[in-house]
Amino acid sequence: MRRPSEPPARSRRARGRSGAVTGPLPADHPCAGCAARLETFCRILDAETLARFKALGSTHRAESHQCLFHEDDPTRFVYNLTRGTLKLYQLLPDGRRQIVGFVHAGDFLGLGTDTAHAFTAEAVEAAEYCRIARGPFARFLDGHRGLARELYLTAAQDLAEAREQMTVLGRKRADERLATFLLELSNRMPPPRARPEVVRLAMNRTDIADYLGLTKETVCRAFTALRKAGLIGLVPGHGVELIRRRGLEALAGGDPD
Amino acid sequence: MRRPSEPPARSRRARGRSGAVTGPLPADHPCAGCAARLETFCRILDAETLARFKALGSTHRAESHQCLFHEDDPTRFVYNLTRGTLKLYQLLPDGRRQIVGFVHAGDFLGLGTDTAHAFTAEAVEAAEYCRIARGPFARFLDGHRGLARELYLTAAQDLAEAREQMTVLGRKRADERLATFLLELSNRMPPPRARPEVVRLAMNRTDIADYLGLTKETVCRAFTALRKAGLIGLVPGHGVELIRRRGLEALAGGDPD
DNA sequence: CGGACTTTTGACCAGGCTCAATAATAGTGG
DNA sequence: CCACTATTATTGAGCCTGGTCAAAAGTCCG
Repeated sequence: MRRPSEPPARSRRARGRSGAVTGPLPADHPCAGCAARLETFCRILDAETLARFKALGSTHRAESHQCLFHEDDPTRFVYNLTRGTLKLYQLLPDGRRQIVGFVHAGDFLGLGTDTAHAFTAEAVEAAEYCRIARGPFARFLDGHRGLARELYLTAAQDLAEAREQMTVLGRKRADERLATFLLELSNRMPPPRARPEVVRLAMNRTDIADYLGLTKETVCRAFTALRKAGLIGLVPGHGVELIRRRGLEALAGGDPD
Repeated sequence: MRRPSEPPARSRRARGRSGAVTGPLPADHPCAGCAARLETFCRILDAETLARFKALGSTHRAESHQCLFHEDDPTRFVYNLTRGTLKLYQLLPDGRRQIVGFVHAGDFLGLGTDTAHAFTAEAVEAAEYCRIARGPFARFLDGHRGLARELYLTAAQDLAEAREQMTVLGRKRADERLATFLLELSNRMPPPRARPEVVRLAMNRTDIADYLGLTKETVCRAFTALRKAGLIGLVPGHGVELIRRRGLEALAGGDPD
C-alpha cells in the first residue's frame, strides 16, 4: 500500500553535446537558481563554520529511482541536496500518487519536526546529498541563530509555494497548470535570462503529471497545445524553450514576473 | 481583478436552541481543538508574560465577509485569532477562487516573512483577533526563544497540512475530498469524541467548494452521496453527524485516526 | 540493429461543471 | 408569532475537460 504505481524502471538522462537550441540540450545545463541558493546558505556561515557543519554529516549519492526515505519512516536526518533533483510524493492506498514538491540542489529537506516523514523522497536523476543526524544538527543550530532564522524563512517560503500549488491544483486547467510549472522552473534562475531561454526538465511526463494532478497523456496534450500556440518549443534532450514568456504568464494567470 | 466572484452578501449564523442531534445545533458548539491550541500557546508564556504580549497589540472584531487584509497588501501585522473562523484565499484574474486554508480560534496568521500577503484573509463568521505590529512582535520574540520555536513548529505543521491538501486536490474524487474535509474538522478536537459526534460547519457550500477545488453543486451532491451511504447525517444548524467514522476514513483514503 | 522505455496521438468514456429550476433556511417587519 | 423576502442548499439535464485504453512514433543505449 506504500509502493509507487509505476514499475521501478531506470531512466538515464540525455547526453547532449551542443547548447544551441537547434541541437540537444547539454546534460550539465546550468541552474543559476540552485547556485544562488547554495550561495545564500554559505553566506550565513564563514568557511570554517561551514566546514564544521559539513563534518557533522556524511555525503551520499542516490541513483535515479532510489529513495532517501519513505513515507512514514521515522525522521532521523536532515538533508541538504548538493546535486541532482528529488521528487517528494504521497501515495493513496490504491496507488494514486501526488508529487508535493521537487527538491533542487541547494535545498534543505527534512526540517519538519514530526516524528515520521509525511512523504517519500526519491531521486529523479542521480543526486548527491549531505545527511546530518537530527541531534547534532539541532545542537549546531543552537549556536547559530542566523542559520535557524534562515531555515525558518525557508519553511515559510515552502509554505507559500505549497499554497500557490493548491490554487494550481484546485482551480487551473491543464494548459494553465503546465504554463505555471514551466514558469516556476524558469523563475528558479535569477534574471537576466538567456535568450533564447531553455529550461531543462529533469523529470519525465509521468512525474510532471503527478505534480500537476493530471495524467501523463493530458500533460503530453498540454505540451502539444502550448507548442502549437507558439508559446514554447521542445528542444531535444528534455529541453523546453520559452518562446513567448508573456503569453505563458497570461495563460498561467499569475502575476507577471 | 482582485474581487471575489460572489457578491458580498452578509449572512448571520444560526441561533440553535438544543444540543440534541435531532434538534438544531447550538451556535456556541464547543471546539475543543481550538481550546487546546490556545492552551499550547499559553503554556509557553506565564500569565505575566502573556499579559505583556497582549499589551503589545490591540484587539479587533471582524464581521462576516470583512477582510483582515487582502492579497498583495503589505504585511504589517501578526494576528492571533481568538474567536470565530477566517478563510484564506487566492484569486485568479478571472475570479476563480481557491481557499488555501481556514483559520480557527487560537491560530496565528501572518507569520510569513514576505513583504506582501500571498492571500486574502476574510471572516467566515464573526471573529475576534489580536493584532500586533511586526516590529514589536519580532523584538518580543527575541526575548522568548521558546515562543519562536513554537511558531516554527506551527509553520512546519501548516506546511505538512498544505501538502496533504495538495494530494486531496490533485488526486481525490469529490466524495473522497469531502470525507477528508469532514474528518479534518473532526480531528481538530482531541479524543475522546462525543457520541454521536457532530461537527459544525462555519462555512457555506461555496466556501467548502473553493477549498476542495470543486463547485458548490458538486459539494452538495457529495454531501447527498455520503448521507445516502449512511456515513453522515445532516443536522439542522450547519451540523454534520459522523455516523460511520471508519467508513469515512476508508473513503478519505488516509491513515485511520 | 534491437529491445525497453518514453512520448505522442486517437477514440471513447465519465466525473464534474454549467445552466436552470425548486426547496429549504434565515432574517425582517408587522 | 407569522407572512414575506433574500439567501443558501439541493436536484436535474446536458455538456466538456480530462481520464482510460490502445496503438504508433520517437529515444536511448547496449
